Order: sequence, then structure tokens, then C-alpha cells
Amino acid sequence: MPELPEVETIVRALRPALVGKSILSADLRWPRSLAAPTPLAFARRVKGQKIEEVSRRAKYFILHLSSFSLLIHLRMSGDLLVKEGAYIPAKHDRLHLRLSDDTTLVFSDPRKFGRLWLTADPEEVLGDLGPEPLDPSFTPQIFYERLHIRRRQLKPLLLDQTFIAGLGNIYTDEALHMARLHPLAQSDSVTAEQVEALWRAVREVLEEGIRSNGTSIDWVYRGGEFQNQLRVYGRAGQPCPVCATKIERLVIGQRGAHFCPACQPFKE
DNA sequence: CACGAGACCTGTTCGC
DNA sequence: TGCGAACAGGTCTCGT
Repeated sequence: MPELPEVETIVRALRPALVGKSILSADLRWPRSLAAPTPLAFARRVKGQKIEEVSRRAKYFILHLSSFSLLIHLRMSGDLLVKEGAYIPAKHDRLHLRLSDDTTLVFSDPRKFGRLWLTADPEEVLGDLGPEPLDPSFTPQIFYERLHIRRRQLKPLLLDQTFIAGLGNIYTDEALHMARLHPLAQSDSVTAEQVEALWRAVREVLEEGIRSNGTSIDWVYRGGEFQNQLRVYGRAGQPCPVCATKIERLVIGQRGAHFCPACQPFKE
């Protein structure tokens, strides 16, 4: 589920419920969700830690603890919620953190792809991430340079978290459509004007997504509204909102890519 | 370096 | 109704 806007939505929702609380105990219900350290060390180190702040980097949720950072990547189906009082574990719960105000932070993850890291040095996990697209330091000039250093198809490149951090399958398709660029276009052949359009589109779809509290589709529902504004994602066969041409779907890098063949013509 | 395929997982939906 | 295939918001690793 979660791309940058969904993770940002969760951060904003959970921050007031978590900051200032202490962790009384951990119940790791699916050990393989934990990337590091070992389950035993995790339980020992996390106990008694105070939650100082909650933030996000790319699609990573970050709990800043007294002496560690707990990083959580939700991958395809992960979710984080805070439950009040005595809590009955649910089927897909992978971690419970019992908190000092009689609440429980629950990491739920049906597909078990999500990962947790408890580390004193978050850079070990986050170090290879590319620029944060909504950060002021991410400029069209930097974007142009990065696009032109390599020769890659645009769609897989935008999904590459070392190239740009936070985009996933929905928002890349939406951004490429808004910028009128074909998902298979070569990164080093986009003009400065096209880069400018893509730069603006990436930021616009992410900001729109955040304003809508993210996208909720299928059985994973978070209360977001952005699914009602999708222009191409998941709309194969339906009319393009701009020109009414039928949206097409291609598989690129094993991911579905949705685009309008008229608005996003393929050259070369 | 760029790209495709396979793995990791469970659940839902679609076609016959 | 049943049953297998396809598909799903992500990322890693391996082979060409």
C-alpha cells in the first residue's frame, strides 16, 4: 500500500499518539519481520525506550527512541495503528509495542513483506536512498543531471529508490501522465522542459496524495481519498480524463504501467 | 550498467 | 459452486 503520501499520512496520524510515551514491552509475533538485530536483542533494547519523535524518510516510518531508531518499512501490505486499552491480537499482527499510556502500537502486515530495524545508526539502512522529492534541495537542475547520468526507462527509474525516494507504482504512473511522458521513454533523452514538467508533476501528485490522506484501494483501507482522483493508475480500458483515449496497461519491470497512448506518445 | 526473472507472502478477483 | 490463474501500493538477488 504505502508510498510516500500514505506513510506521511500515517506519521501525521500517529505522532500525537506516540510522542512522549515509553515502550513497556515488545511482542514480536512474526520474527522474520525483524531485519535487525536478533529478536532477543530487540526485545531487550526496545524495552524502556521513550519515543522522542516520529518522522519519515522516503517510505520508511521512523520512531526516534532515547538511544535507538526503530525504522519500519510497510512494503506492500503493512499498516501501523494504535489501539487503546486491552487489545486482542488480530490475525496479521506482526509486532505489538505496549506503551506507557495503556495503548499498543500494532504493526499489521498480511503479506509479511514489511521490515523492522532497531538501530543506533539509521544511515546504515537509509544511506543509499535518493533525494526526497518534496525537499527544497531537490531542484529541476539536480533532477535533470540525475536523469541524464544514466540511460534507463523512466518508469523503472522513478521506482528506483536510490534514484528518487518515495515514489511507488501509483504515483509514478500519475506523475508520468501529468508530465505527458511515456513510461518507456529513455531518461537521458528527456529535454529540460520535460524534466521541468516531470519535476513539477512528481511534486504535485505527491502533495495531492498527502492532501487526500493517501490512496485506499482493495481490501487495505486507510481512509485516504486519492483513489477517486487517479487519472491512469488502475484505469486500463477507461477513458483518459484529458483526451478520452483509452488508457493502456503495459508490464514494465514486472510492474503494471498505466498510461494514455495519446497524451504520452512513445517516440523512437 | 540496464534489464528480466525469481523470491519473499497472503488475499482477492476474474475467467471458465 | 469450484478451482486455478492473475493480480496487488515493494524490494532484494541473481543471471545475461
